[in-house]
Order: sequence, then C-alpha cells, then structure tokens
Amino acid sequence: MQISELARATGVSARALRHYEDRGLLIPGRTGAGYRDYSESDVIRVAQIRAMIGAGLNTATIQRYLDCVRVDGHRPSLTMCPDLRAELDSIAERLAAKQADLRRTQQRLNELASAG
Amino acid sequence: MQISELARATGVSARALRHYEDRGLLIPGRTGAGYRDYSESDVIRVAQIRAMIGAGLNTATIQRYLDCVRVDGHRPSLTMCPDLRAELDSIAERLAAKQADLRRTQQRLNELASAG
DNA sequence: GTAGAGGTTGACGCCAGCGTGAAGGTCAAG
DNA sequence: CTTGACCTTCACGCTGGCGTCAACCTCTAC
Repeated sequence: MQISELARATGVSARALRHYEDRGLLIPGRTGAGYRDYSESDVIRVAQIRAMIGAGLNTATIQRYLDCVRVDGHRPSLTMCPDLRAELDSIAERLAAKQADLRRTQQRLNELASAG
Repeated sequence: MQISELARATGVSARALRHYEDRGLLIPGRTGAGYRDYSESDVIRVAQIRAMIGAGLNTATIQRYLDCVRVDGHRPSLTMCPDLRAELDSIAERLAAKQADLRRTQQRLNELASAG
C-alpha cells in the first residue's frame, strides 16, 4: 500500500512514517517509480513504534528493540536482550527524575502564588 | 560591579546574565569601555528571576511580572499584580497536565517492561 | 494534453534557556 | 611591550519528533 493509505490505517502522518524510515524503524519496499510500498504487517509495526514512543523511548532505542524482536522471531521476548532491560530501567529513572523535578517546580510555584 | 562578580555573587553563569539582558530582565549600566556595570540591587533582582524560572515561568512572562515579585531573604512575596494570579494559575494547569502526561508514560513503560 | 491528486527528496522551523567556542577589545601588572 | 585575565558581540549547538513549505516527478481521468 502507499504511504497515505498506511497513514490513514494507523492514524500517523505520512511525514512521521518517512521520519521512522529515516531512523531505520520502518523499511518499506519501492515501486518502479520510487513510491514507498508498505505491507500489511507494517500496520502492526507502526502500532508498536507508537506504543514505544508513548512509553518515552527515543527512536534510536526503538530501533535496537525492533532489531531484537526480529532476531527472536515470533514471540517478543525481552530476555533475549539483556541490554534492553537496563535501557528500560534507565528510562524509568529519567522519568522518575522528571517527575520529581516537576513536583519541586509545582512546590515553588505554590510558594510564589501563596505569598504576599 | 562587573559581570563575573555578579555571577559569583548569585551563582548564575555570566552567559545566563547576558541572556537575561537579551530578554529584557536585567539592564545594567555600561562603563566607557562598554563593560556591563551592575548595581548591588541586581543581586536581588537575579534572585527574583531565578525564583520565577524555578517556578516554571518563561522569560517573557517574567519580564511582565518581575516588578511584582519581591524576595525578602529567601522567601518571595507578591505585590499587587492582578493579572499575575491568573497567569500563575494557567502555569499551574500546564504543570498538572505535564505531570499527568508523565504518569501515563510511566504506566506504558511499565506495561512494556512487564511484557517480556 | 492537461488538470489534479498524490508521490519523492531535501531542508528549515519549533520550544528555550542557556553552553560553548570564535574573533577581538580593555586594562592592570611585570 | 607583553602576558593574561576579563570584557565585548555574534552565532551555532543542544534535545527530538515531526510540521511545513519548496521544487519536482508519476499516474489517472477526462
């Protein structure tokens, strides 16, 4: 299928799909005219990508995870990728740090707003 | 005083002080040679700026309301600036939204990590 | 053939507070 | 005169997923 069709099927913009290809997350075939030619399985793949982006992973990390899945085969197993475990842990740490930072900011804002 | 002296007195980098001037938050005098010449009161002003940045305000907002905030020692207080209240409320809303967003991200990350 | 819908590859813009050289002027001290 | 410390004004870099032209090619329909 063409890019706009995949865009409609996934709810992701065509620009985003090209961006994923730039980052090596999605590698469609090409027609004779140079048009991108996506398969049905790419719908699922895009859903996976979106899920991981929503979980705070960047595209570089996502690419490593997808490569991992490809090697593993059918069932996605994180035990095949020990490095990914550490990666997810560090991401969780960063999120926790962000949250703590945000709470401190809210605290200071409250102090500012309640002053006077 | 010169910029490095104010930087030491406030714990803020010279680059940041120049940045505050670019944004119209701090307007030092100039010596004959073009050197920035800060006054003692600028030490307090920088403390006010840092307090507001720490509370999540951007430089444009800070410029509008800088004169409304006084820092007595370590504790900021507000003088009469009615619009500032509304501004602070909207900032508080944005912070709350960010926090909710962050929690959703953590939730999705947990789901991903436990999917192995 | 021509209009129009849709495809392609760049490449800059965004949000924002600075970090970090680059290139060069000022000034007290040896 | 010459270090060398400190000052000045640009101006790009950073973080990063994607919006948004721009300039141009492809295919279908009338």
